Amino acid sequence: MAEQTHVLFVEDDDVIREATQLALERDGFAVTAMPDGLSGLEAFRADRPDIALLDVMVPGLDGVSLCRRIRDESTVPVIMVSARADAIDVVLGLEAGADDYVTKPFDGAVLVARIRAVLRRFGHASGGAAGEGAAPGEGGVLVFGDLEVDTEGMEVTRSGTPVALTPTEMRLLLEFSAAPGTVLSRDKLLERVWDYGWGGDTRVVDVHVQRLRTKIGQDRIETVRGFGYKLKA
Amino acid sequence: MAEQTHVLFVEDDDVIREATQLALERDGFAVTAMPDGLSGLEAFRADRPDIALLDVMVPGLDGVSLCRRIRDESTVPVIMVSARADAIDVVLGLEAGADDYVTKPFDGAVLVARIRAVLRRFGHASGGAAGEGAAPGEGGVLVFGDLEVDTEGMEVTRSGTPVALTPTEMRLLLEFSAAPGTVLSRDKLLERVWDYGWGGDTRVVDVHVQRLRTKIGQDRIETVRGFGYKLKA
DNA sequence: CTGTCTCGGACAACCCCGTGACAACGCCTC
DNA sequence: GAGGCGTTGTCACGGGGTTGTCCGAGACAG
Repeated sequence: MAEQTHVLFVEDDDVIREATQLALERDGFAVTAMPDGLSGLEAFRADRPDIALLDVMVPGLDGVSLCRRIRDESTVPVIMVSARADAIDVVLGLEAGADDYVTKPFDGAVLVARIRAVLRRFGHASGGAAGEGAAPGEGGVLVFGDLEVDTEGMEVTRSGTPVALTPTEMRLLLEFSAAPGTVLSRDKLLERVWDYGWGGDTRVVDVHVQRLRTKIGQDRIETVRGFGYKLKA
Repeated sequence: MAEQTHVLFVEDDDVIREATQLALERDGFAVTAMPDGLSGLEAFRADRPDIALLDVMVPGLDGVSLCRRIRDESTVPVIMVSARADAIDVVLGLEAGADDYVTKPFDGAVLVARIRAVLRRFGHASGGAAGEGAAPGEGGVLVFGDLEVDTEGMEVTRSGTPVALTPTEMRLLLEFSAAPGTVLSRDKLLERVWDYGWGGDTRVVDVHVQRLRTKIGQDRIETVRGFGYKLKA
């Protein structure tokens, strides 16, 4: 955790680009955001990011072509972002060498979880060997011991049996899942799980963490006195 | 789910072949792709796949003939792929013993669904006995339990009886069918079912989901409180 | 031992979703 | 062009789950 993971993000929509950039930076990533394919390629060459997020539809040089260009000169993981779920986009993206894809509009926590998952496959965060070759986008199921979090189906199972979570509990668990092992302060959780800018009572976090604990198991979420909570990896 | 289903794919167009191969592998299939009929037959004998996807127009040995050869020595399910929807191709393919028929350009999700449907008929996924012999070529049908969605004929049947859907309901159901088990948020549905950019009232989704429910069955579409809806797989 | 922090239960307000009704719109028929 | 029909988007209302707050007991560090 000492050094930041560098993310290149190419997206033409100003609102989405800046919002996502902020969201990623809040999650500890260093982000270079570019509005079109050509500047994206330049930035890639200049910055050498650890992972690239490319929108399929961007002016200048479209995401798929950009993905190919990046693949030609590097093996960094690439995640494609598409406005439509059309399989043709997905296929083209994967054909161009992408490792995963996400459809807009996406949830911030889910996106981060995907990024982490892809990086993990490439051996960035965990000690696993690189180039495992696992199929990309494996259904978005994150596994923590006997706990499984399905980020697409929004389902959680504990040792096989389904667990019913409320929306807030689910968002909370998604945040924890996006950064397993990392301590998340109450303020940070308030910003992300609850709509940002609050200033209210941080006790809300305590209550919901406790409620979440009773459902997924007491020892799953660890409390770090004076700092916050973290999900045991 | 432990062991992969082996798919043989014969297709001469490089782009389509590789793209589809990646798409299928992404969905958990093991794929052997061949560019012509002869190598396809060889690969079939060597690999003994669980299902074969054959393009009608391939050099060397055309798909229809290849299908017959395969039928001569095996009962594995076969799906024909054709650039044209010409009835003559369909008839020829089905006569040769094909079990289903897909026209290019095809949607990746639809193709996967077809493969799964055919395999199910042959008892691969469910515990049913093999070789059921259900009528082949039931065009473009996605099957979810007793619900069948014909993506080509835009028809829906519920346990055999046809269901009359309005255009909006059909588009909605298609979106759900394209990603069964995945939660689709109201925003996402608004962007896709209703034309892009709205910002209006998301209640429209609620109403139409409810209307769809009354027609295809109440428990088919699950509501995930705080997130959206999803189609039960 | 003491102050700070966290846990746990309870409660009332709130929000989200389902439901029925209604008016506007487009399309086809006459 | 007029009429009828099916479809669609909006609205209001109600119920039930969810949420945020409060307070007291317990745990931890200095």
